[in-house]
Amino acid sequence: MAEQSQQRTPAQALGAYLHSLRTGRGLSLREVEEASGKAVSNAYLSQLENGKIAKPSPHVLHHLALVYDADYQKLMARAGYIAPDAERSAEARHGRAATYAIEHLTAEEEQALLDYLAFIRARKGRP
Amino acid sequence: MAEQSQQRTPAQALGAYLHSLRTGRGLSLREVEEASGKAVSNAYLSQLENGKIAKPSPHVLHHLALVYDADYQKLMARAGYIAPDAERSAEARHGRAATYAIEHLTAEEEQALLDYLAFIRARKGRP
DNA sequence: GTTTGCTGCTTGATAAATTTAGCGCGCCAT
DNA sequence: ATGGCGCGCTAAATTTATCAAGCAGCAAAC
Repeated sequence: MAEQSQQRTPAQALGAYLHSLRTGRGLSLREVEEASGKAVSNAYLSQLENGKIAKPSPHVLHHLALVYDADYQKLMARAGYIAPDAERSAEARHGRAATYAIEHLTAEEEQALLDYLAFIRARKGRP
Repeated sequence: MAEQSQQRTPAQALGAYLHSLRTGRGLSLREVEEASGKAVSNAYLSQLENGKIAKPSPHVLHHLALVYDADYQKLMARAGYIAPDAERSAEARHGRAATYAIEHLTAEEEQALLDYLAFIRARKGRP
């Protein structure tokens, strides 16, 4: 007991979700294995649902998403992978004022600058 | 001979793409390693570009997408992860931040680029 | 010339994902 | 009973991604 403090790992959240998806459709582990075209073994599914796998490969998740007719991105998110568009977080930090101008470019300008940069770097020594 | 229809594996397609992205920005393997905050080793990148890795983790792809300012979903697709049809958005956006190459400039380069930017903008009458 | 410092690359080692084989349980029909 | 049959689960084995270290090659500097 007293395992409460054990914060639910994303793996467990995913497991619970997968479990509900499967049972909700009245499928057995082996049925899912079949339905996925043997792409996912029943044993692995079990571990998955019990939160014992930290990072299932997207292939697996994709197959399961198909079988369950669930949203692939949602599964990915629950698996702890990057959220579909929450990726705009990034590490855009660094605050040189001049760079601001450089950050706001049209596609054309950006390409032109990259080309030019490649040019001057090729001409001189590497920084 | 015997080389003929060596169907390009998704890994190789991804590798070629990553390679073009990197060289297109004039970055070395180690520079990318740095740019990713050590998230991806240069050794791994090499294997990746040479199509030796079948299923790179999305984390890696995400990091590279940030470094190259490429579309994460597109990379995923090229890595063979999601069905081509599932990639709906894919390109529209452009409000992106600058690429690593453009973010990490020497003072010299930055000045040169800013000058050049001013030049092309003046030329085209851009705001 | 040799040293330095890059480049891309290959090679083990390690940890983790995934599979194969098998266990124990309950259920239904002999 | 009792022999199957399907269930969920698990231990061991295999495969794979990933990294740290080190290689040879090349360019520029000393």
